[in-house]
Amino acid sequence: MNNARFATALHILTLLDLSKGERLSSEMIAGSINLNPALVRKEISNLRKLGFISSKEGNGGGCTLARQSADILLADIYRAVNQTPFLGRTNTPNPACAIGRQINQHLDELYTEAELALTSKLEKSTLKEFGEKFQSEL
Amino acid sequence: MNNARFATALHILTLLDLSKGERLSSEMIAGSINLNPALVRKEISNLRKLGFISSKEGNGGGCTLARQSADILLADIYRAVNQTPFLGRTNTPNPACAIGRQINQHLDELYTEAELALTSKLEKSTLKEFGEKFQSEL
DNA sequence: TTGTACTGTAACAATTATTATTACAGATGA
DNA sequence: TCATCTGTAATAATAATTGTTACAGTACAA
Repeated sequence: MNNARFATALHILTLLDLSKGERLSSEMIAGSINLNPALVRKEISNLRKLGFISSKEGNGGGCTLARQSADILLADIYRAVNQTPFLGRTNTPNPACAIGRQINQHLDELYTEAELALTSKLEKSTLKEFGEKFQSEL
Repeated sequence: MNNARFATALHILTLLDLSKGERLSSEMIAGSINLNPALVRKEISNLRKLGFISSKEGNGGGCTLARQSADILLADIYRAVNQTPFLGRTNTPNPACAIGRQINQHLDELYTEAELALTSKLEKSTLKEFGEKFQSEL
């Protein structure tokens, strides 16, 4: 990936974690991220479908964490926002070339291994731990 | 990253490795990758500046590997084509928010750690080993 | 039961990143 | 001096990402 979705999702979830159960509106969250509320709602919608967040419509609505932050791994968040392999697309090589014909298979293997190395790392920290890095400067 | 540059660079270098020192033209390489020769030359230019490839202009020109493939780590190639951190951009959050003010620092740390996990993995294989996966089906 | 404050979502526009194309000066060898 | 190749720039086309606007629907509260 090369977008800001991971940062956005982690920002949203961190805010919700640190709000200690208080409902936050998408507008308030958008204000903190400095992003359009509709985009935030789009990411919230994704995170809600995946069970990270529960939200409530209507007056006084907003969203809260649906799971304990100690049970949410950063790897979970990574997977929530990443569809495409991060090492990038493979090529569409020339099948008439012996190398071209074989390379995508080997690239795919490599991408899989590399992505595993990455997620293993992200498997080791939780949203709770990430949130604890923040100093409450009020 | 989310582009095909890693795949392109690895494809180029693999071809050069398996050509056993024979000069290859950018057109020939482009044919295997199924990519525009000018784009291939651009990547070759990058790889040349970084010392992976040496090339020769003029009639009969082309390029060859400048280093032993056993000494080229996949991590070297990754670094050659990746400027931007793969976990994506950070946000430009609202400095008026306590969380927003701090998050980029924590994101950067996380990105650095995660990228390290990835490159450590790529540090473990060489271009030579990658090339050995290919069966010479002539 | 009506107003207000939200979510959820779609449609669309704008922006940015990536990839592709074309062109051509300069190098090199036959 | 011709053909073949690199190196590079300028530019166009395409694709991905981000931003905007709009509005139906939900929920609470007066």
